[in-house]
Amino acid sequence: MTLAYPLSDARTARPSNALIDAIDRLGTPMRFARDHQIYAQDDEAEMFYLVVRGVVRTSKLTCDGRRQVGDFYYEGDLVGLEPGPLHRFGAEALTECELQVVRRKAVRAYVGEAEVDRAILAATAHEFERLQEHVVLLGRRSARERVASFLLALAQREPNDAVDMPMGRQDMADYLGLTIETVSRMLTQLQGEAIVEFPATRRFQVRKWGALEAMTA
Amino acid sequence: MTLAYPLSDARTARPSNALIDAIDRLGTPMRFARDHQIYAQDDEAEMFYLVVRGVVRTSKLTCDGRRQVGDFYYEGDLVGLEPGPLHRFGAEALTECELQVVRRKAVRAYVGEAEVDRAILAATAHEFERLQEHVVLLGRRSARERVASFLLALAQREPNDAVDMPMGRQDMADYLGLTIETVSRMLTQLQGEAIVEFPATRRFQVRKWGALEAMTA
DNA sequence: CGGTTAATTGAACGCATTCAACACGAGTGG
DNA sequence: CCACTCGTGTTGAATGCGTTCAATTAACCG
Repeated sequence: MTLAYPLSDARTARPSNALIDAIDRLGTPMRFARDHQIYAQDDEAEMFYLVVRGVVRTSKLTCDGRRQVGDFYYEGDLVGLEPGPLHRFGAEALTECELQVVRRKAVRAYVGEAEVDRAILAATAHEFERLQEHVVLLGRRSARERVASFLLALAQREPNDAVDMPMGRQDMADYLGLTIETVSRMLTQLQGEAIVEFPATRRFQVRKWGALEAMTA
Repeated sequence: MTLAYPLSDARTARPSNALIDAIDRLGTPMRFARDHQIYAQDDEAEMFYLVVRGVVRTSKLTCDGRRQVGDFYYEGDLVGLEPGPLHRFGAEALTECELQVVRRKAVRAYVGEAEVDRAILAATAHEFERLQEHVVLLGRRSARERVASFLLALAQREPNDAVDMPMGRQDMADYLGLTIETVSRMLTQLQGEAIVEFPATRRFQVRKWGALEAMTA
């Protein structure tokens, strides 16, 4: 199984080829139906998951029921590589998806301890930066800016054509620290200003890149 | 130079002894005056910094002047171990402080690549979890809850006596994604309910641990 | 003791939330 | 083909939490 891996994409967890190769070789493919759990929050982290098809969402539920979405993972992204022994965020299949799953130990045995550590560290680096950026987003940006930068990030993954959003408004809201209503309002607002255009509720196209980038800054 | 390292403290970056030892042995002590820069955001990450005395703050400034504080680091904590090649947050001396500084390369040469990777990975794990927790705090908690959990975290570092807060209200606000006024109001509110008590503006004592913990949950 | 910065308090505003109603789309069955 | 339903998304009106702006007080330091 040879994986088509989008090398041009710099936003997501960037795994080393050695790690990808090992997962590719040693792992087993698994399917998950929409909204099914891949691992639970506070589970032990003993696997690596490579997204082969579909989209994965990580999230954390507070004890009083509020939810925070950690991030979204697309084809070619590695999921579940938190450096700690436990998954502090759970992972679910946002869409039906196919993952290549492998035990961490198996990878260690195959390519060696040192190699794996280096690879994880490299891959973790991008996770770390995304997390840092998320903190700034949640701590210091308005609803309008949050939604704008979310759309921009999505659009930058495939800058050519119309972008389709696999996640619903609730997932967006829980990622951005907002409510669905606010997200919806901001979307119509941005569309009203012809910055983006929505031919369907889950599909959009950027019209004014400059305007979006200006809000993200 | 032998460092007195508070082993009881589980909240901060937990560096492996090998890494600490190497920094201790190979590093040079440096002093930083209050508010002086240790490294700038987007600097290359080529050093490790061990806090020997004082408190360090990491922060990020958006281009339009808003500031987000990343975290605070105390005696025994490691600063600057982001896994990526660049520091996405800068670091400043919150108080006058003394750091043990060492080139990453020197540590690598001394204890070996593999050893360092493993140590960084372990230390990074705690940073990672703090970051994840910060995301939940900023995304899904009210001002009252944010302030409460901040006080609780501080108090848990030295649970016996009165706690002193090295940071000012602005630093708290920028860490919690709030304004100084809101922070101040929440503090007086919590004091009004006899949950905490402030004998001085930068010193407090927890009166009702249960109440604090209930808001953090 | 002034002089300066940090912190608190007050009042008005505004952004995001809440609660509620409505619109839309997809799927199902008559 | 239409009617019906359910889930999802949008819109409206009212509320409220946190901010903003301004004034006051408290702490710090010569």
